[in-house]
Amino acid sequence: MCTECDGYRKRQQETISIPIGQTGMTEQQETSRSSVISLSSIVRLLVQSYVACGGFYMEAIFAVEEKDERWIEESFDGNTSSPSSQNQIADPVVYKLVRVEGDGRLVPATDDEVMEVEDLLEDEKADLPLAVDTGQAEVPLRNGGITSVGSTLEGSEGFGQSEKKEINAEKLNARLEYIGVMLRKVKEEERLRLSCESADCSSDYMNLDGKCSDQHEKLSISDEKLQPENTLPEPLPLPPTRLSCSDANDSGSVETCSKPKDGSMDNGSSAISNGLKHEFSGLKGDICLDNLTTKELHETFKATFGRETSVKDKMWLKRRIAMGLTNSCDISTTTFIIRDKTLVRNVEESGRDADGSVNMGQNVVKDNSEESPSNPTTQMEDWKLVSDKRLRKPKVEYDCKLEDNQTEQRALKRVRKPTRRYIEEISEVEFQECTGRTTFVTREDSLGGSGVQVPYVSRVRRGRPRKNFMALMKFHPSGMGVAAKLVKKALGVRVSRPDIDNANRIWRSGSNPKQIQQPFVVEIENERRPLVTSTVEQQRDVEQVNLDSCGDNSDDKIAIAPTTRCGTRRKHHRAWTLCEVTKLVEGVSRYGAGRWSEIKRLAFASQTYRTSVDLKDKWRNLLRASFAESPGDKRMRSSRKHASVPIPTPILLRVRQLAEMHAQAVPGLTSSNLASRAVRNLHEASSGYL
DNA sequence: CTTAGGG
DNA sequence: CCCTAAG
Repeated sequence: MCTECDGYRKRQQETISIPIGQTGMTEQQETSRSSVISLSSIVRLLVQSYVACGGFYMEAIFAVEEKDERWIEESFDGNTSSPSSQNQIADPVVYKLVRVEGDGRLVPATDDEVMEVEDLLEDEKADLPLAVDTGQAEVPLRNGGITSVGSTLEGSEGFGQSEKKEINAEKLNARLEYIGVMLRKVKEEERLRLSCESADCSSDYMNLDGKCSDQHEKLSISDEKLQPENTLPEPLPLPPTRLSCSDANDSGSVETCSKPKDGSMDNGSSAISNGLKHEFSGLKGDICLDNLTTKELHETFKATFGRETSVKDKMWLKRRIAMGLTNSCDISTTTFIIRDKTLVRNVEESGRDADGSVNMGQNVVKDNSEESPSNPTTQMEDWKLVSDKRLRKPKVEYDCKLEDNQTEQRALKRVRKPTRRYIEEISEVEFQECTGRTTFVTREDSLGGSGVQVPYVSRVRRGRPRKNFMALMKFHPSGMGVAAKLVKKALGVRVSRPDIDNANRIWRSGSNPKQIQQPFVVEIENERRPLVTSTVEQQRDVEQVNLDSCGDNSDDKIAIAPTTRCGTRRKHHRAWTLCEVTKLVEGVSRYGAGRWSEIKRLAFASQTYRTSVDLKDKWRNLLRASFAESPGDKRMRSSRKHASVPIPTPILLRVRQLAEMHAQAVPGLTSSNLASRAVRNLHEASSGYL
């Protein structure tokens, strides 16, 4: 065995004897304590020691105090240092409750802790776990070792005098055997784990304080999640698992996802998709979740948590995985590069190191999960996000310097916190994990005090309930069909068109004519608009539409109609006309991109169906188009399937011009792309291509 | 309510 | 175009 193991073993042994002298109490006080032993502490102690020593079993698991106030160490190798001739022992078993600290120290328990476990041993009626035959030689807690406790106690005449003590001893015995069984399980797992590793001795141990040898970086992460089903009160302090694809050194490595030095891996993410199929062991590399496809994320998720997920939301997946890998809930960034079980983050300003070398490392903030997160406002999401996010396939060549350049040109984006859907799914998952099954949760809906049970819908409407909900319910008092769907709709869940139509019909054919005066109209023209509109408002809308300056839109052409041109169209889609696009471009040039409400108000006053969000979306598309579909890009153009109203090049040029004026980041394009395109386009323009 | 950004 | 978080 390696010296470190031995050294540790020695240390452990020393530690065992520590509680005797370090309890901070007088020996009188110690002996006056009731007979309490912390089983969980013993388990932990044993497991930790076992793990720490890589197969060595702790010799002493607990201490016995004699009447003469000497401590005896009971050993599990069958030998006992307990003098059997001590017949003067009156209170032979005085156990001390100790807590095992992360670094392996034993700390005397507080009174509260004592209280917690007191009933463990003092409840006479407690069910004792079945003793299991643990006769195998390698089983840490052999019967011999355990019974030695009993025999020691019973064998000495002094013990027999106290029945109670005997009972306690028996109970203890059984419990210790139980512990032995648990330990065997642990050992099995440990053996499995170790068998995956190199035979290198140095890898075969693990310190209690969580530090580990380099070899242990290969430990499977999933192990951490699959802790011995159960019995351990707390997870063992496993070493930080390291997943570096670069052979970067630990001293503040600069690269976040560098090209591996050996050719063994094409890139980090392919390594992930392959290597993570089942576990992370053996993988060296930063995990760049940003590059992964949904499928890969699913695989990663499974590898991380040992179960499948049907969640498609990439952000959710990334966050969840990141949480799993970093063992932290603090995933406030939108960039997911994980190294050393920490999320690597990037801060905007790049600087130079003390040695003068360009240092991206300064930008990389390692956020220890233990520590509070650094100020979010100083954080930028990582440069990888924009540059690679839309390239579904990871780059084979990944050059930090390139990325560095791109960083500078990229506009700072908002960092969004996890969506509510994400949060709720998390809790849902946790709920499932607790109960083991999913139940259909309903809640008593408070809408209008109706007290109906509705399926629990995550996105609950905030604020006051819909005024007209009760009125609607009158027409469908029993059926949850339409009503429930409308509730859902009110709560933000999409409802199919027929349902809405149905609801309106039901409403209008209602038997209570009075309520029709205050109609409950489900807006069918544009569902983003409020569900409840007044007839007055509607009338106004119609009037406005009739004033449409472009003249090519009339409100009666509601979006549901299939277009003559291209068959079925998206339900609520209204194609942008050239006129509108022009107005939009004009508006942006006049008021600036981002001032969508202003543009909407001033330039799109008549287009009630265009919201400011629509304008924003359209502008985004225009930006994309203007840069992606430059005249030279035949490939791009031909790949376009439905060339619906191609936007005239001059307009696109104008868009690009505006974008560049406003230094707008172009979605889906890297800045290097952008730059080269700009140059090329300039060239083409000057050569009269346009 | 408006804006930004993911999908 | 939809959804939702951030202001």
